[in-house]
Amino acid sequence: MAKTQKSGDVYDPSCSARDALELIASKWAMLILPALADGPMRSGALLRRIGGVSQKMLTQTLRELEKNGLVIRQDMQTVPPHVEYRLSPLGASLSDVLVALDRWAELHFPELDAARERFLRRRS
Amino acid sequence: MAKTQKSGDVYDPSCSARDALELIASKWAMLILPALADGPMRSGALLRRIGGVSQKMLTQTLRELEKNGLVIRQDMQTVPPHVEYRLSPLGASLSDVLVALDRWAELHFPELDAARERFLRRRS
DNA sequence: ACCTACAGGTACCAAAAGGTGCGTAATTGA
DNA sequence: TCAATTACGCACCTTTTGGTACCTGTAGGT
Repeated sequence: MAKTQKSGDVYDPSCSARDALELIASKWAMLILPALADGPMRSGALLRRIGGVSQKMLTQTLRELEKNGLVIRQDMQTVPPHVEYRLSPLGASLSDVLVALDRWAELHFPELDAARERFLRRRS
Repeated sequence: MAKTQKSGDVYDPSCSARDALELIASKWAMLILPALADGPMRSGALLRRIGGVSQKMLTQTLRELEKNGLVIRQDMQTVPPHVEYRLSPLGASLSDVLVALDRWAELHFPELDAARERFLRRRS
């Protein structure tokens, strides 16, 4: 038992809440989980939905999320293969928070852009 | 003008909302912004508060957040140096969402741990 | 006299993230 | 018959991330 703290403090690097945070703090997880909030999806559909993700990163991230019980992988055992991914209840609760984050980004990115420009002009 | 879309869609890789998301999706930004929610802090205090962060990553991340207008750096121009960091209103609004995320991690990490163990047992 | 704290900057190096291309195997449509 | 779709796994490569160690310069404590 190397890293079992019950404190539940993300500021403590030895608490596995930190691991949870690092799992979430992934560019792709932040898009995949909210994408699945609308309902189950096949990997091909996710690939089309999430612009810019490579197939490798998509499956890699899905595996990671599955390992942590956030996503459920349902293999129909047919050929050609048909696999569906959906949120677990735990994943759904996280997805709610991530949706809020995505919406924040969509709402406020112009302000970030403006701040960056101001910053550049200041040092010129 | 290379990357100026007004759609505001994080699923579109050419929209700078995506840049905003990638800025946020950083292990350290997710801890620094909520830490500053309690009030202005000096870099030394942040270093002690956020376990496991190196001084390099702390300043690097603070610079990045400052560039994007989320954090304000106030240099008292004294010697020895005294510098305070605080949230801008924009940063405060983001911090609210990130606090929710941190709390999610603190609440649910045991379930993630349990899921990982179940996953390992299954493949053994 | 020496060490510490303060807020960094810089250089070097290791590790992780992430992209591209190739192979699997079967089915459907041109 | 040839290509595309489906969902991957694997190997190779580049880029990014992040850590360690060392430097500045001053004020205050022992």
